[in-house]
Amino acid sequence: MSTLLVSVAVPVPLYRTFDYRVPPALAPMLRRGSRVRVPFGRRSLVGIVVQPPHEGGADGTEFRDIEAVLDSTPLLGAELLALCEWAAAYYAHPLGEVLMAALPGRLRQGAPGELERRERYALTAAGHTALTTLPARYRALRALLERVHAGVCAREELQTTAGVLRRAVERGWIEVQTDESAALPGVPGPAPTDEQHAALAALAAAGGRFGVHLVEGVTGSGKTEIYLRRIEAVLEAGAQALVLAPEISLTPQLETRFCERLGDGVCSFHSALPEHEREQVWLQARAGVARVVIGTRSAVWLPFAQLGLIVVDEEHDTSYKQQDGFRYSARDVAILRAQKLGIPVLLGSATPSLETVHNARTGRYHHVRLERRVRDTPPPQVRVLDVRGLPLEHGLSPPLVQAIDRHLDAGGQVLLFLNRRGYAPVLLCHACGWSAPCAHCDAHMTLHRGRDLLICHHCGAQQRVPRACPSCGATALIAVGTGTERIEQALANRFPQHRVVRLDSDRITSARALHRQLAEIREGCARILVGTQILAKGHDFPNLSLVGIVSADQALYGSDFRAIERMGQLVTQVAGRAGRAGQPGEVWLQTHEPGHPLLRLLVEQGYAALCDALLVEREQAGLPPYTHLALLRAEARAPALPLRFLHAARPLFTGQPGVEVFEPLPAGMERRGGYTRAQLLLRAHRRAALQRALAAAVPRLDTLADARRVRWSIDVDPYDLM
DNA sequence: AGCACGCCGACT
DNA sequence: GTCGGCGTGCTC
Repeated sequence: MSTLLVSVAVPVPLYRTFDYRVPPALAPMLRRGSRVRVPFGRRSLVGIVVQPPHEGGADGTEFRDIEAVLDSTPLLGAELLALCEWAAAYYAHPLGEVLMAALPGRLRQGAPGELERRERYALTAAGHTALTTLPARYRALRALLERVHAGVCAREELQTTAGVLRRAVERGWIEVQTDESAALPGVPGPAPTDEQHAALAALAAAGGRFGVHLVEGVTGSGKTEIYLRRIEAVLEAGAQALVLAPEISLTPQLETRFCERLGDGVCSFHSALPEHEREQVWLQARAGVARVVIGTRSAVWLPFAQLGLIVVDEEHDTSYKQQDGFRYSARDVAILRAQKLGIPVLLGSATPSLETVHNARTGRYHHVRLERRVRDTPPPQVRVLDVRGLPLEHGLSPPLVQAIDRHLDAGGQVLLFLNRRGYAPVLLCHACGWSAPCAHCDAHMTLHRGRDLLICHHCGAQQRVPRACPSCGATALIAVGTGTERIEQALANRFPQHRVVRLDSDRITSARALHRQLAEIREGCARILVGTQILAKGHDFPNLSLVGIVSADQALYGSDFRAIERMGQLVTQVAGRAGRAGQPGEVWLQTHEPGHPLLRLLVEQGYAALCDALLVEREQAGLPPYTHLALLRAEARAPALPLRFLHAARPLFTGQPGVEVFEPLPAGMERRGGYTRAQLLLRAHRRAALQRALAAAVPRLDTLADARRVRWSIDVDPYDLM
């Protein structure tokens, strides 16, 4: 006897789908991508149909009935569903969880997806007259007209009833504009430079077909203009565009610029957006109303009706990789999505990742270069400052302090870059050697002097700074090493006549705070800037003449295989901030390893030369992009469990052809947040072999005895091996 | 992941 | 004699 069944993916960490009976009458409504409510154990879950009604169930398995069909037309289109299926397989992650990651919260919980009509209201000429002639007793009508007159245009802000609104419209005082009639045209952009013109011609020649185009352009070379022009072409053809950016909430100017140029229909999508708005953007993308969406990595899952182009700005940025749960790379998903859709992708960066550089060199990606800065500022001169033997005061050497002095005197702005928050990374007892260890991690707590706290940057644990050593009682506690807070203080003391502004995640907690600080800096009130990564990202300081990189040493000694690549990107990005109109900036880089060959290469020949050398190293070491890696991570409170689990897991992978399985090892920082961590590294020369191995082995991991006693996860194409 | 079932310790 | 600890098993 056979029944009519649908296969449903439910949001549980299980590597399979579940079949449910459907009444024949409902079958026509159920298609791939439809949401259904289904009984699951003792619960009721929202799932997605991945196999439409089909005959089955002759083998005696018991089936349950679906509880409800939630969508009359599938919420997820065929394209997005297929993309999620690919990602689930590629990242070895349960399909149900991948699908739910692609849905905004309320739709995930089964709410109907209703696109609100975005109506705008405007006063007509008659409305303006009525505003002055309408007798005072028509209070509600008056209030409405006044609101509209004041520029309110969203329905919920009118604060009026439907009846009052209808009367105003019927009398011809208020005009309702729908999305289409309200669409604001954009304004034309500046004429492209010769270089931009050539780049645009190359991109146009490649057409609307699939192709990955690396747009490599130094800071200020006008990459955004290239994106805008290509997007304009896509919009003209009636299609939509997706722009991925690393941290949109920190770069509202990108959105502003896109809105100005492209007019209405530009939306942004990121986690800082209220849930309701995220949902509306999701639905607008699906309806084709959102013509351009600028978003962070999760925007790669938006259900575009007619996507014509994807732009990945700052493609080397690590925030494209989700670092927990479903560990995907939005850049890589974007490329695959474009490939399946047959549309182009633009990868933009001044410092492309080695993977991308490699793909460009081997001809898999097209390569477009922008070498001149639009404002024609000459590239900065980077000089290595050998600090060996020099007296360092709060991390700063005398020559650097003198340079700062000189640039301040000359009226310039100065930026000190250091990728370490806090006052000092270690608080040390000079009497007994106690060094403020974190109780939960294999790490020292960082001294934050301003807040009088010791904070662990790995787990967040905090305590007051002890006045005496907790171990021996001595009061000889000394701050060892330098963080941004210490530099800020040292410079404030040394240059009391100048304002010092520190920018790091301790001080910048919101987009507004950042905006305020940046505005202050741009207006020139703050002459000395101290900060971390935040400063390396796309902000323009027109008066900046000196950049000091306080230390390049961490990266040089770092064990992480991407440390030098990241240093090269950071140094190049930070250095790119220097230089006033027509005047080259100066960049000073302090180091104890002035002879380090890769550092020399970077400062003498630039980022591209560093990439050459790093690619040779990676090839010799058998590391990406020449091989493909996956990491099975495990952690547990019990110290012995993770390694025991990985040893048990290892045989599941060793039988797979074409995959090298290393010995399980403790993680770089073995203890973190009270958990002991370990990992098993897999390496393959061919991506397909790695995929096959993961597909065969990962679903069997939960059959292992320790599987429920550890937290395990798979990281495909891990960003770091720590 | 939930959620229940099940078998051993300190409480009313 | 029960409340509750988390080990183990299952989810169409």
